[in-house]
Amino acid sequence: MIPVTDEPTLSDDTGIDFMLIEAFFFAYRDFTADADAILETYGFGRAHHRVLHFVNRRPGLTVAELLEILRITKQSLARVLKQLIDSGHIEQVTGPKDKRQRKLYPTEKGRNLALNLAMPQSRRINTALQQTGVGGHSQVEAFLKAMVG
Amino acid sequence: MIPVTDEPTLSDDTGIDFMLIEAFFFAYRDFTADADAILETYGFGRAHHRVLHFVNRRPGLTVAELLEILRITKQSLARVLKQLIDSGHIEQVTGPKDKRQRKLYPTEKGRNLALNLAMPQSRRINTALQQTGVGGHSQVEAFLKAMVG
DNA sequence: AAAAATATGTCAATAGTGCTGACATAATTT
DNA sequence: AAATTATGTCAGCACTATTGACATATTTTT
Repeated sequence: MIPVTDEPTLSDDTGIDFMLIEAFFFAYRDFTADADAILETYGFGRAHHRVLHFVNRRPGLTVAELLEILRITKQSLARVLKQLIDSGHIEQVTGPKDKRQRKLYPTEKGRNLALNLAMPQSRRINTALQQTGVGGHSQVEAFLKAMVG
Repeated sequence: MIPVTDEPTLSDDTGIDFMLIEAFFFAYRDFTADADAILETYGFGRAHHRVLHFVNRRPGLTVAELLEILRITKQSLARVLKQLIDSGHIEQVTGPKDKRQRKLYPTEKGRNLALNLAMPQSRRINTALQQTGVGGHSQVEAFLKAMVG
């Protein structure tokens, strides 16, 4: 792998932190790569992973809520959600109050897969945090949350 | 006395830090969204952004080096690189030592675009870092770099 | 009760970005 | 001279995203 330099760029007078931008890119690239290998054996992609993750995390959430979280369109979601339902990883339950809603729940199978996908990612994060320094977890958490919105 | 821990906030008994996994997802989603709006006005996508970014950061890098950095195939790169060359954002120069090589350089136009794309991302990062706490920059940097590989 | 709005589902068409495999050319190394 | 390397290109395919249109059932508003 070609090392990423810490050198100032030609346009270093811009005050732009190109290094952190790059570090973020590389970190996310490898973070997602962890789960990709597992997903491949199921014929799933990253979209499936994200859907399963959030249904697992927030059981009973509606389709509309899921669309809002993922910021994708209904049509983009439809395919992967259908596959996850057909494969028995996610169940739909008609909303008890509003019968138009379809509340989404992970099955046992779905929870197991979500867990297996999260494990290598969690391991990578923990290993990285151990190399980060005192208070790393809370600082990294604060940073990532502040990046949103 | 209550120990000061740096333990992950767990929402279940799996020992997996789902919260940080999610935070990383949301952070990257919004991080990339910054540039997407600009890219759209050029008819470019994220792939163009990444290519332009690394050519700008490492002027004179070869096609092979770029493929290694991006971890994509030659064919995936070919399309976007051709468009960036045709649009006058990147130039190719035959390698002075090895004439098989095509060394890639950003043009003035390319440097300007790379800068405009980096600005909102850098602003988001800086704003987030300010909310992170003392030593945030070095800790976040250490974490992101430790996530790679 | 009728009309409007909402939640979801589905169809058709398209775009961006990744992949594999095959093959070609020019230049360098063995 | 032969093998290897760096790059380019072609054909085809997969996944994930998009927009727009339309359908159904249900809830809310008028």
